[in-house]
Amino acid sequence: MTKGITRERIVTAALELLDDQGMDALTVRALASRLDVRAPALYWHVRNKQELLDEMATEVMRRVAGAFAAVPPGDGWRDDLTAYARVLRAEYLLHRDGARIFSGTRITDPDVVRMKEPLFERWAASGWKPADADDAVDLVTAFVVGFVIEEQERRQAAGTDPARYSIDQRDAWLGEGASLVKEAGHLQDDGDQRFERHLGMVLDGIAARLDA
Amino acid sequence: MTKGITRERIVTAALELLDDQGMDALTVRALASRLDVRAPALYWHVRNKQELLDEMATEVMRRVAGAFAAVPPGDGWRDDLTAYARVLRAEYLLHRDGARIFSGTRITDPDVVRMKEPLFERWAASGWKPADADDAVDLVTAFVVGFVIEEQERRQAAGTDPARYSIDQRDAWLGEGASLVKEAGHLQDDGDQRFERHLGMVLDGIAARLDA
DNA sequence: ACCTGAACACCGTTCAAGT
DNA sequence: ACCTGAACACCGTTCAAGT
Repeated sequence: MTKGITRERIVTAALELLDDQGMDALTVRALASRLDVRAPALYWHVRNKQELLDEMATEVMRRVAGAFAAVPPGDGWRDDLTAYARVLRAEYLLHRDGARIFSGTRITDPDVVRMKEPLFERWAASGWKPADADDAVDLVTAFVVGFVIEEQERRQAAGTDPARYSIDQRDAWLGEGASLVKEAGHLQDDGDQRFERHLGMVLDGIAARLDA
Repeated sequence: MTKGITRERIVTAALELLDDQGMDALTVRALASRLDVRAPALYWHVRNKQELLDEMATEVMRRVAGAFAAVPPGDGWRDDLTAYARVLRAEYLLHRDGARIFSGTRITDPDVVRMKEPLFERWAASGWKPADADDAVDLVTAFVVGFVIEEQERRQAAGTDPARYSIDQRDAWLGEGASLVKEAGHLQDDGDQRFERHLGMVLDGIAARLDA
């Protein structure tokens, strides 16, 4: 019952371990211990640690695809891409350093990639060619990845070094002058609001190029 | 002459080691050996490996700031942001996994952050408030980070596993159906062209929101 | 087929001791 | 002030041996 390690159980446990303890604590030994086996046992199911990380990233993207599929189809590409961007960000935010760890990794499951097909079909009806659809998805993905990497770094820094995150401390650290940079720092919003505003700009840019 | 380790020499050597051998080979011992000292010597100059990584990221951003400063001022924000995006991408591309490693890290040198000030001043003349300028820079940065992470992953995958990167192999891997996804894969361009096109969309989006 | 014990060649980091 | 030798508590991975 609790024994009988499988590839899936390993990946699930690895994601839990990452969330609980962080990337540095995600060791083969610790993972094995969480699954009640010794470290070498894992090598029967997984070639090496890199393959484990690829599988973890694929699982995260599978969940993104699943969450997106559960969203009712929107009224055109803009709704669809908005939903996709939100789902992707939400899934990254669920895991420590999720964006940095899981972006740009090799997806091992073709089903995850094939989930783009119905989207591409819908958008074709509104005049987008496959190349356009591909550009749009990749651009939104790149934006979300970059945004969330910065967001998670900021969050973590605020946790470990709250002093550095106070506005006064930052102003002092910046030294004399740089008044516009400081002012921008004072006004900067965080989180959802900022994300939605930036996402809106990206989508405006897509509209400008692809909706002739 | 060759002895007398300094913080800067350590960081420079660390970047060289990363480029030569990759992230996994960037160990404290290997770095020390390259500098002709024993590993513990480095701990006199740097608190720990994380601090070394922060310094490396800061050095990379210092070079970005330097390269950008060498570009003649453009004719408005669009020229400036285009130049910035290109310089940032170029610097990331110089280092293995540069975008993933150096994005979202704590900048340790205030001068690097202060370099935004003259830009913000110029853009103020064309009606941008500091908050607008901040949004624009951060959005372009997020895009470049996400784009180059994907780009470098693709490049590295093509190196280690060229089979997977042939179009036929990918089609076979995707299985039946998914014809639009496959078609997009066939047409996808790489590198500079794709970067410029996507960057153009991001800048269009910024224009749509901020140039009222 | 699936798992363990023992081992190998490493890690990052500390610290007393040297100059 | 700056560096070394030796050590500590770990790593990822391999492999013969067990069931």
